[in-house]
Amino acid sequence: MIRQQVAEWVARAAHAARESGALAFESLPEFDIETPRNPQFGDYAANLAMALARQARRNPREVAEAIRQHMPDEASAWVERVEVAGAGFLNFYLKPDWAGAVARHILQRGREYGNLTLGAGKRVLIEFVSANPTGPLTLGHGRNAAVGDTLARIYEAAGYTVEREFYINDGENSTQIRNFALSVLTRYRQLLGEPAEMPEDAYHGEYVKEIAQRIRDQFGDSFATGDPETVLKRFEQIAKQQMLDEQARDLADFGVRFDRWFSEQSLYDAGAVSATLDALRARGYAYEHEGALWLKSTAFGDEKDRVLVRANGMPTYLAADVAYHRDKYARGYDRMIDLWGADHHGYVARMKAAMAALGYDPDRLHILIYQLVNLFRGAEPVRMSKRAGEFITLREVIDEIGVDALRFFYLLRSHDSTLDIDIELAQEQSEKNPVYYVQYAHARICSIARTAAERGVETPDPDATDLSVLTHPAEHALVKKLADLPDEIALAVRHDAPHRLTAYALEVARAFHGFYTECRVLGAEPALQAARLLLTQATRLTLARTLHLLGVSAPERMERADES
RNA sequence: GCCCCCGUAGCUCAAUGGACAGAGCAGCGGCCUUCUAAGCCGUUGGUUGUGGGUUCGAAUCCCGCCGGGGGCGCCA
Repeated sequence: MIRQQVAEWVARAAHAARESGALAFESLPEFDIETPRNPQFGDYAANLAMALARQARRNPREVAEAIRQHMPDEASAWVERVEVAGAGFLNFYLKPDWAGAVARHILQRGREYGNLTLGAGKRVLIEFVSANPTGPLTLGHGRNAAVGDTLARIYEAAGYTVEREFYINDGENSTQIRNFALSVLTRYRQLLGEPAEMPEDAYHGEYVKEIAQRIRDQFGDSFATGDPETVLKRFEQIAKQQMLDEQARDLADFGVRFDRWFSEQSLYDAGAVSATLDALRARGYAYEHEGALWLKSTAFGDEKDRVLVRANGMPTYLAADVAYHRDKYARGYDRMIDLWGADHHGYVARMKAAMAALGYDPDRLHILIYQLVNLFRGAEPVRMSKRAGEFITLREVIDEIGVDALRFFYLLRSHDSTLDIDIELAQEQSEKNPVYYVQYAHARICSIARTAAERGVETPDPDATDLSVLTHPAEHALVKKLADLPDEIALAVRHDAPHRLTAYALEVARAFHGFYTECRVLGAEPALQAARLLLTQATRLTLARTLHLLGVSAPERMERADES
């Protein structure tokens, strides 16, 4: 919030300098308002002069000095002084009472604090998870869900209108759905005592047996006879639906809800796939070769052309996916985000090529690739799941370490980094565990409020309390962190980087713990106590808001389980 | 062979192209009669894999090389 204000003053000063003839430039280049690492360089610093030096044909320090001398008068309300330093930085030193002004601003905005108008109501579609309905959600899907959902929350906070969508790969004629149904059917027959053998490429997890068992419980042996093709079709539907329901339950328990579950099959039913193929043909980017229909993706930078319809007449996954994304474009979003695992990165080029082939701007589609997740128990890698066989399910990890810890750990690293999660660490109720560090700060604030109430201390009125008494360095450090929330949200959106918010949460918690140790709230002299109580409330609002964006709870109390 | 991600302190990782590269953990030394010690303070620890380039300024951008992970199907 302060940052934007400072940026505006600097820009106005530069223009004023040009009008007075002190500076010459065509147009203002982009510049940043930074927080210097070293406090001796002030509270905020602008790098405009260096960026402008070439255009202005002057050395950066002279440019900075020209800007400094044209700083608008109203800046002096908050700014004590501006200095030119280093290579040409403009360093801003704030007046001591800015801290009170920031705290009051946060209290006034309350739960709205951090909300931006950056998005201006632009519509964003975030498609994520989109797991195949042939098995439970995995550890990797969990990362997808956590990143996608938090990204959605951040975009919402930034003022975008967001839709969350899950694409269901439920094409009835697809190989995977057939194999899955065949696997369930085989298990079902085995339950009935028939000597059925699992097909090639079968799904071997225990969950397949569970589904077969449930079908048997519900329908008895009524599928033992009958037309095999009809039975198989029925199994496709039942098994797929059961898997989907389970995935939806897992996601709901993980705090993730979708606005729309988009069925691949619905595209076939509506004729959207064949319409898309027609469109590609009409535009000259689909052609027949060796009995198959190909997408001429090389025309748009892909390394080779891709099959849309196989020689046997069956459309590939790609055909439906192109139709799906065509549908997204037709819905008119300003931005579309897909969240894909690293194992799908090879599909980015062909999808973008397909969109270009259809005449759409491929840059409106942002495909975010996240790297793999490894699970450890201490130093030991965990690879297998009892229930699912070759992969670890999201449900198992939620059961072991809880939603809060898991979501936090998923968002601790950039999506560009492979992620190692240590179950033992995530379960540990100790200083090693960053989740508790943040939540503990929130619980401590609540504890202060409780104790204040017990002692009959009245809740101060933010508008009637003098906050200029907040002058301790620890108070200033805390307020400055709190003031960063809007900027952090803006940066997280700009870089599609939800993990910034976990880092921010940790920084706010650190600043608060420091304040807590240095500055006594209850028992301070009355005016200071009132101001500090309000500062803790502003901190609580900021922390709660940040945790909410991460999908992590903000507990009002935390009791450490006694280790005997 | 081609494509994507990563390489930063002993370990796990931060760092919108900015000033002296920061945290946590581990190590060492301190701090609880007062709002929760799941906390705080101090301290040790670095040629940002490597060689070039762009820039006023590079961990960050570009090129080469080395190392680790992932992907290259008429599967999804």
